[in-house]
Amino acid sequence: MRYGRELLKGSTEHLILYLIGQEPTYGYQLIKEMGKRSRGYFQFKEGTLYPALHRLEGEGLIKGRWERLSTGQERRYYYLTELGLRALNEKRAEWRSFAAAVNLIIGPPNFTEVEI
Amino acid sequence: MRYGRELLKGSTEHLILYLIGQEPTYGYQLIKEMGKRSRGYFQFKEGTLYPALHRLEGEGLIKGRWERLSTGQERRYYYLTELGLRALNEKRAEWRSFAAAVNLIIGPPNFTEVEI
DNA sequence: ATGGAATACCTCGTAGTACGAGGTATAGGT
DNA sequence: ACCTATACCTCGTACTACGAGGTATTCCAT
Repeated sequence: MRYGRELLKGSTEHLILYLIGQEPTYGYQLIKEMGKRSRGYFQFKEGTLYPALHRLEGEGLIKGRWERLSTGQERRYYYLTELGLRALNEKRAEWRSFAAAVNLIIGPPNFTEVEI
Repeated sequence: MRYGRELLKGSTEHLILYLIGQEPTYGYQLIKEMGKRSRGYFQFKEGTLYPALHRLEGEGLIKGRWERLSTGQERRYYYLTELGLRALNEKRAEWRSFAAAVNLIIGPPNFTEVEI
């Protein structure tokens, strides 16, 4: 079941911060990783991801650094900052209480029937 | 924990359809009911709710009808249409798989520690 | 009687964001 | 030589939450 575009708003930054917090990563890999971990559900678009990364860096939540591979390729690796870690924890708490509130309204999910 | 404004996008219509599906309701009551059922978490704003109701009616998912009380007050009651019921089921499935996918990324919620 | 709160509806402008479509450049395989 | 994958980027459009503003009625306490 494909999600509506609006549903992702408000979770994009959370998810990005989480993955970068797990391990410094670069944009292209983030897209792949997001797809892999969600079993293909999330397919982040470049027009979504790169502006989000720039936004997060502008807010000081992540810090980017260009790194050159032995092949000569360049990648921009992002690192979670101290500020970013705090933001991540907030977004995590926000998400949990939001999801809990939605489930209060529509009834809790029956996990066995959830199909991504 | 207050939620970020963007987080609600994509869930508003779902929640509204759900409540109207439970019982025909009018705008003002929807706001109260949403607050009550979510234990005060959701406080729908009029600038959010009324445009959403008009949107849903425009899409044929709900049908509004003015009803006059014995006091003379007027209310616009909304009823879920056949089309609306189908949309509700879709949005319900969408939400569940979306929430499941997010939890795949960030780790499942530990319900005992969720605090709205 | 008068004033204020609650009920009940509405609209407009702003801000924020996903994403399609477009672009650049390099590496590696056929 | 060509195609795919890797890797980055930007711009314009569409959509939506919500603050701020507005209208009208009912009900209650002063």
